[in-house]
Amino acid sequence: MKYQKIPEATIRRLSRYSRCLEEMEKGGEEVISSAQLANRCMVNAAQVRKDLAYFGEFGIRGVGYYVKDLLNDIKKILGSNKEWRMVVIGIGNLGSALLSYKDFLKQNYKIVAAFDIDPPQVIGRVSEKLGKPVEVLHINRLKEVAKERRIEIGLITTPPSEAQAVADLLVEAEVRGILNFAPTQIVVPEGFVAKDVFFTTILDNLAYLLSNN
Amino acid sequence: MKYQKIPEATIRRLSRYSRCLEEMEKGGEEVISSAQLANRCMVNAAQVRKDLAYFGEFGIRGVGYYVKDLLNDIKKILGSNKEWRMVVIGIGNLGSALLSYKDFLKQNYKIVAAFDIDPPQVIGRVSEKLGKPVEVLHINRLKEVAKERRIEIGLITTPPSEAQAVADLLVEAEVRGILNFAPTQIVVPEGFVAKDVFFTTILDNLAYLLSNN
DNA sequence: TCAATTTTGTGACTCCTTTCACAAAATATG
DNA sequence: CATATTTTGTGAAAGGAGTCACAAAATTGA
Repeated sequence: MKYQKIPEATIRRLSRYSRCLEEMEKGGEEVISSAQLANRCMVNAAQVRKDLAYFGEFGIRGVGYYVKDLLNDIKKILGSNKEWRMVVIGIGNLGSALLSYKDFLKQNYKIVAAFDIDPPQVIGRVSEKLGKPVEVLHINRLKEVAKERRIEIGLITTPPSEAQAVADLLVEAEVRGILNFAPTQIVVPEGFVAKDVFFTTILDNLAYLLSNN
Repeated sequence: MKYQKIPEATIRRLSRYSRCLEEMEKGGEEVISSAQLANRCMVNAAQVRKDLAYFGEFGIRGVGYYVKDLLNDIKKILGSNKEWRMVVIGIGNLGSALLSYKDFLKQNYKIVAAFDIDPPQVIGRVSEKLGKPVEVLHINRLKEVAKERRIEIGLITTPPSEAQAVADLLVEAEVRGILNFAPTQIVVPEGFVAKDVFFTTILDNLAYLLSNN
């Protein structure tokens, strides 16, 4: 896997291929061609092959790809073959929703801790419903618990005013990956990765398309 | 505003500029240069100017842009100057979270209806907390109510198995914009716009970056 | 064994996006 | 009023990403 700059779009598509391959595997398909996969994912077949070519050769000419093997290879590429341990910070509506988001369970992303400040009725509350219950702890224990539970990804679901401060705490706790759902851009130092998920940006996109088509 | 194909990336950035300009406006700034705005949004200054150039001339040479005017112009471009009326379908954890998502209130996106099937304890329940309360109705009233309340955007937060069926209902009800949070790709006919928001895709991205840096 | 068929992997091409660099326009200064 | 300064808008260049088209590899069938 020699180094080369991989387009972010390629990574997003790999994730999509991964999802489709999982469905195909469940459907009992054993071998597929790039054309079939492309069709399923609504992309160009050459695109599929190019995307894979960044990372090696995975198919057999004249045959196609073994679904199971390709799925494994893609997961290895994405780093989604390992279990990622996550923390949610800010247990409001969205935070609670993520705590019991079923799709995470089926995947390799596990929420293993939850934090909030102040509201005493939240602290100590436990997310039931699914998997292991997670107790909500006070934010001042973040650093300690993050280390203890080997947490690698933080999900920020606080109000926007607190998001950067929380990000700073995560950085301090050496949680290297951050997904920020608060509607404000956050900044992290070199070596850390932060992604913002802005619902209103997505809606603005939709609004533009609806207004202009 | 002559026609030309606008890159989706440009639209996404406009949304970002919009957010920054709002903050600047609150901060009392009246005039900014493309360099300042670019800096704030972490993009190139020429990029800002190019993005705007798709839609006209908004600045004054030697001066910059009037924050207030530019913000208005961008909102007009995005179609985010009008109020968009939305419906949420599937009142589980995520659906409930969106119902009380505070950022929508500050913006021009309003949830004006909510639907679910079966669970009798959900139907009729009312989302309190913010803005006008929204009563959860049975899905079989979707078409009727969507017309009545002039709904233009549907948010799908059902389990993945139901997502496509719900999308079909929305299409039937002539709700032209769909945001799908269920982890399965949905398809809509020409003339409709559907966007998928896959949390695990975003996490796969993060996982890739964490694994390879 | 050899030709026909299938499907990958990839170089070349095209198209799209971003960045650069500078003329044009506005303002400020002496 | 002329000159210096600032900052836009944009043509041209550079850089990326996506598509095409075909040789290479594998398989099938006679």
